[in-house]
Amino acid sequence: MPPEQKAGATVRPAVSPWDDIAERLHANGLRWTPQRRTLIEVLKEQQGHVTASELIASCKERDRTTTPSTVYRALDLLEELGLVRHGHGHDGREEYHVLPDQVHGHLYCVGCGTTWEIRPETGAVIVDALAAQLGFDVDLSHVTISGRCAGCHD
Amino acid sequence: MPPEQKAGATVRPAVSPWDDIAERLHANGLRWTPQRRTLIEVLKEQQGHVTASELIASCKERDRTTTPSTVYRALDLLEELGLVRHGHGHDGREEYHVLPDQVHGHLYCVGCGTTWEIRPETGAVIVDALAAQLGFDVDLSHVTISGRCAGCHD
DNA sequence: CAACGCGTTGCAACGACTCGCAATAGCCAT
DNA sequence: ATGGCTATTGCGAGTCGTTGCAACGCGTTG
Repeated sequence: MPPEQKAGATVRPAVSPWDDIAERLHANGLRWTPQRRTLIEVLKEQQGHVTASELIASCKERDRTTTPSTVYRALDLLEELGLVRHGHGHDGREEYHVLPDQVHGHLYCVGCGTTWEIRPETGAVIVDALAAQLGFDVDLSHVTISGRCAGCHD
Repeated sequence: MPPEQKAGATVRPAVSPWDDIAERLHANGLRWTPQRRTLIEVLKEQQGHVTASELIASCKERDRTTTPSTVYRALDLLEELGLVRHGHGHDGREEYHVLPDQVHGHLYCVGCGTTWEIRPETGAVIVDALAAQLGFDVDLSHVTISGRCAGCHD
């Protein structure tokens, strides 16, 4: 007896992108496991950036038997499905963010340690420059660019 | 009998930036140790990018007693002195390059795995864009930007 | 509803990097 | 030369992330 929620009269068609994951996994011969369910519950309530270890910690709160390698592998999978994106912070650690947000880049100030988001317009300049001059299709969301913010110049 | 090379008639004033390290260390109350000497010998013959573990391996070839933590600390020090620069590759691992080279950024193609250098002119566009729009002073050499090169578009 | 195949998990080991701490050893002074 | 101050080293422990492998269990088939 599948939960045919989509038939509910007042249910909006704007389902969260998470809602049909089970089906999407199935469609590819993949499985809907409790571990993945846990991770997705955690991801649903995330916003902004999260490090992998934060995610692992949150999963452990819900399921004490969570193991890191499983989470990492599940995240890889979700990334392939386009549901999350991972990048590296200024120190090389992994950071994830949920996709529904606008794709954006990050700026890290080595002076004050603040992380800034690169607005789409600004990002576009960078993407366009590399595209025009090298034919390179940049994935801005993957990196954190370092430097000094306006308030931290020498 | 100090090697007063600078007095040699035909010796150029263009000494390698490595030559006066011992003095520069001294000037800051730091010490000229065999471990640092080993690392610098290794660095001297490097060109392009090197990962920290490659450097450690090379140091071990010269001195089997080399310890990783010492190399990492020495590299930090040399970076403060402006002799090397470190950044993070697409996978977050550390990469070093010797400074005398033009400061440049890196591009990593997730399609073919190639790393490309961002030419200064191209880099300037990026740096200028962030400077103009956000007052942010970018250190392009620290990051590897990911994406797809011209030959690897879907 | 029991058997089965293969996608997944958990574990253990490993590699990259960091950090605290006690012992070592540069470098200057005597 | 000798001694001492303290920068540095080496080690051990710890974190983050990856990978190989054997056991497990999801989802399907008969």
